[in-house]
Amino acid sequence: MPRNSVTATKPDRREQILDAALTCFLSQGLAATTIDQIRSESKASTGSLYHHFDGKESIAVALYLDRLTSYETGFLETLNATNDAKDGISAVVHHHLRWAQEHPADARFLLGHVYLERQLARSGDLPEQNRRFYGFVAEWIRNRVNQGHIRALPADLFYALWLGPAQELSRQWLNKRSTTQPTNAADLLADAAWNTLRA
Amino acid sequence: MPRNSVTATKPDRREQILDAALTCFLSQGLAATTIDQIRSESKASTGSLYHHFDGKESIAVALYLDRLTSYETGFLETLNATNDAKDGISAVVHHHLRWAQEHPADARFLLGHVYLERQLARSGDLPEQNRRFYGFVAEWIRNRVNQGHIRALPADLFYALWLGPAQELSRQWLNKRSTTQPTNAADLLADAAWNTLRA
DNA sequence: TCTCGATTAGAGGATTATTCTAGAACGATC
DNA sequence: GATCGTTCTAGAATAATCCTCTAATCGAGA
Repeated sequence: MPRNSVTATKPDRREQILDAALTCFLSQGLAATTIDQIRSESKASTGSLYHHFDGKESIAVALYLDRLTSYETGFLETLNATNDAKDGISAVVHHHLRWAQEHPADARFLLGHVYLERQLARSGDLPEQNRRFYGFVAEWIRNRVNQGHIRALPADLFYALWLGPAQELSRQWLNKRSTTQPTNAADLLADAAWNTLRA
Repeated sequence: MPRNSVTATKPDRREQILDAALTCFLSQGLAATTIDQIRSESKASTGSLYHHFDGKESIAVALYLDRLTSYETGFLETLNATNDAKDGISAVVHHHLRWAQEHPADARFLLGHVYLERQLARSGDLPEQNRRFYGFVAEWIRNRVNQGHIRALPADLFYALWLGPAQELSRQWLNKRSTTQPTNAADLLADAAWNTLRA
């Protein structure tokens, strides 16, 4: 069986289905949307749907991974484009808020269905993808700590102080509980993060 | 001639159902658990289940509201037991982390299914309950700002800086991504919050 | 005891999820 | 450009699940 080479020009079916599912999940909730709704919204047939995915939950998990990857890719590009510690800390806060504001549907889905991360972890798809992300970020942190630019903290604590506030503000904005546009708060949150994390 | 004999005890069917649902939702995910599983886990009958709730989604929403109320009640009690601004800020951070650690199942459900808040808002149950919570907290903040003890910030930003890091750390710990026990980080996060928020 | 509203019960029809068989489109190979 | 293996699409058939409905039980008060 010849291995499927580079998946460069994929037929859009898979993505059509993911997009349709996102629309349905956000407007009605995951439990309330039926396969048939996804089917008609995406113009795919039942067979096609089950060819690409194992079922409704499987679509949700794939969607979660897809959007998470998109976020993390931007995160790493942003981080790599900076040099000193302060710029890195700040740029990522800005990226986080900008991403949430520019991709509200994706962000709402990711923030709203965090529990899918556990299913993802069980399924074994998360590890490679995400382990690499966390590993990279942890190393970035370690380097700056060694250079004496930032406080020596465990990576999980560091991460929480770094992005927790941006995350929480995004969450409130996406839930329509706050009226502060995330990007308008970016400078303030970036400064706060830096002041907390600097050596 | 339907029989029955026991069932006399009154451990509130409604709560039994909520507890059973929590167990199922956490172990299999909301989409994957069936009404029948909740039924057998809770020892209730189909009819009883539908008497108390409108369906699976409705159970999830009720569960969300129930646990959220429990969290918020503790939050307000904690806040009311303090006087000066610094103590209040710190005590609530501690409360947040302690609650997550002591009620991991509840916390996992709340954090993992944030999207239910929107359904809750639509259903009209959230407003009174929750509006009061946010109103109270916003007023507490306003008072301390007026007294010149803390920075003048919009309530949503203030809240994000206050509890965002604790929230994010809890999330990581509950998802088994971090090994730092939330309560062991409490002093550090409380200090960080105070330093960011003080006038 | 009798009545009444609230609750529980579980069978059965309606809805939804998934499987299955068949064939079309694609792409590699010669 | 014909053949062959594979992937993808289709939609009917089947299985699983949801939810409605009627009837029965319980407990409190008259």
